[in-house]
Amino acid sequence: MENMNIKKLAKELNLSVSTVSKALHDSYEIKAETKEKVLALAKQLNYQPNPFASSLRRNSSKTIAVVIPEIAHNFFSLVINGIESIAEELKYHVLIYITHEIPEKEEQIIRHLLNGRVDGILISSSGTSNNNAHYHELVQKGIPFVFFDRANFDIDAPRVTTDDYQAGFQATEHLIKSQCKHFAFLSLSSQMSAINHRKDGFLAALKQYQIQPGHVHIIEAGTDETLSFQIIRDSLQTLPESMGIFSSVEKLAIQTYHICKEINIRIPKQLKIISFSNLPTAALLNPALSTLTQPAFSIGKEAALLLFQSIKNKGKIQPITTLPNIVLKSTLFIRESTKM
Amino acid sequence: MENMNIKKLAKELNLSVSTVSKALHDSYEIKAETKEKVLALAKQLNYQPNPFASSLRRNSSKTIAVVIPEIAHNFFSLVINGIESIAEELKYHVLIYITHEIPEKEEQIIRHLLNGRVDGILISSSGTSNNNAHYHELVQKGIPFVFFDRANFDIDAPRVTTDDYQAGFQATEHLIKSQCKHFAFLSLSSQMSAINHRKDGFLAALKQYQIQPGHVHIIEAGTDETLSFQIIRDSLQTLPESMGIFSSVEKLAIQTYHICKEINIRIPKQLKIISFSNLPTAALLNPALSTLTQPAFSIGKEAALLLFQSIKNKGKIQPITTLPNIVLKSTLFIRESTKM
DNA sequence: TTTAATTACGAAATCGTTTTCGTACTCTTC
DNA sequence: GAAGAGTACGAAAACGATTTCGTAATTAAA
Repeated sequence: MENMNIKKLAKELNLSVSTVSKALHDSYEIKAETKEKVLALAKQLNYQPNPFASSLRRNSSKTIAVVIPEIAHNFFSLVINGIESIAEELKYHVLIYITHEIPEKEEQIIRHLLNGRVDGILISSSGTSNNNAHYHELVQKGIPFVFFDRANFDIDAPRVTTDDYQAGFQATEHLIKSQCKHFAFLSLSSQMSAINHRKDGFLAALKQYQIQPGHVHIIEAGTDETLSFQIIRDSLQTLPESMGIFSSVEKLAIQTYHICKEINIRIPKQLKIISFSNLPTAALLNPALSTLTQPAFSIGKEAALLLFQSIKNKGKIQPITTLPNIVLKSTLFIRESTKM
Repeated sequence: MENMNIKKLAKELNLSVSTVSKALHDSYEIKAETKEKVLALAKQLNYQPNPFASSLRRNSSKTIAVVIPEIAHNFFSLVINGIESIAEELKYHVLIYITHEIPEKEEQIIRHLLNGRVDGILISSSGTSNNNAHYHELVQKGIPFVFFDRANFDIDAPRVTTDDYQAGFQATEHLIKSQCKHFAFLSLSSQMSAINHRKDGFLAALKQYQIQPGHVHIIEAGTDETLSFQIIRDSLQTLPESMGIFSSVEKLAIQTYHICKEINIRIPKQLKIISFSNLPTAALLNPALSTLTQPAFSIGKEAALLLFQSIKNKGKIQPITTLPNIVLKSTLFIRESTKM
């Protein structure tokens, strides 16, 4: 009596396995009376179908994977919340994989997922642009996937991103109007789409306002925490006057705050800073941090919706249509850290 | 040629399916030469075993579930990081389920997991103490599970918690020594083990220092955000002098900060506050927040290790030993928010 | 040289579903 | 009342791995 299965259920009911299975799936072949009996006993004996047998036979897992660079990060956990809200509704399961910003790790994870364990994948890429092979394999295997936030623009897959260029432009314009004279872009890596778009917006704004190139700095801090602390500290050691920093990600802004506290740089007096961020404490910081805030929950939701759509359409002939490419808006919150 | 499977592989090699399977599992029955051939072709043709067929036959899924109240929360995402670090090493997959602090949701998730989809479960309970039926069903089905942080102490399952009582005592003692006269405990709900232990520590300290009962307040803010804002705001509207708040969770401390900013209460002058928290910005807040910080990553790691141990021991006769009950220490960081 | 043991493999059952065919049986319809 | 259509079910073949049980062929032991 260890585990209930459809065979025991059938025996108990004096019915065949196939009849029971059909009854459980509400097939038209089975008459109402029988269905009721089956459902009743199934409930009573607490029958739950074996998911693996089912997945094996139907060749679908009711599971999706989310592949992200890190999880202890407000943006990504909010995105997961959004994804989960949709997955839960559609009774899908969510597997989480963390790449720790290591492209090889991402490759390995994606390659593993080629075995059919999941029906689709949501990816925020840690990959460098020169390595797309694993994405191509996904396409070839016909496994649907959707990029969010950090996309790979060489790959034909649906994307959900934010208006990184415009937001970058807007943030930089704000720094310019706050009387900054020198400008620095704090970047994680020069290989990430979203971050590069932010940088492009940054550079475009500076160009439009005719800031001299000598006053423009790009600080590539990298993904290693100790190292990036060091790099930022070094950059701030000899601070030009009226410096404005545009941090491309929250983490680096926080590090900058820590360093400023440590080496006694006053924000916003000596240094102004604005950052992409979903910090719930941005307004409570000392000083309150000006932010560009992405609609993280919605990004997760939209990405999941796109994915489920493409799971549903799988196998069907697709009309030659433009690839879904949803761009959501970030919101600028001006706070004390960029005050004149 | 759509998908590679062991049958095609066998045909290609002029071997039987069983031989190939054994070769892939490095069975002693197969000679080295054959193994090499099999491995080589498997690699070349990019063969990956179907996980569902495998799970069905072996009755194990190489997957664990993590059931948490919420994910957009520094503590829980750090715990997941810890869990993932172990799971990744052991090549296990991690399913995430979020209860949104709704006990019925947790029940439903756990009940669903009885179908064998996972080999084990890590739970931070959202459940109220009067509903244990679903845990009992897990025990009955023989599905290993481990509680972390928020445990259900009526259930005989391994636990990883922190020294909540002592930490609560310590935090409160610190408030007392900071010259507070009135004391409030900010609680989510009176049904959560960890939080109650913190409260017990709080009350014990007040008793030991002979604080009069009239100066002791318990504020139960609940899990709904709008509501808890309201409740806290109401409580702070008529502020007794020298109030010290001990917030049992980070979220409520942040809300308190927002409210103080809104209605102009000065911290630490009019109000001192200390909170359990894993905020990376605690030291950067205005004012810097005194915290009790849990070793979240280690909690995740230890819980995962316990779970994998109990998955491994499953079926074996267990020596009658005491239940694993790991208690990790929180660290007190004294900052400006509790300054005299 | 015979027997026993070892080596290296294959046939087939099995895991628990789902799904494709059959096929009795009843009910129309002309 | 014969043919056709519908109804309600069952037998059996998948799905793709793993594992048990045989068994030839070789080697070792007696």
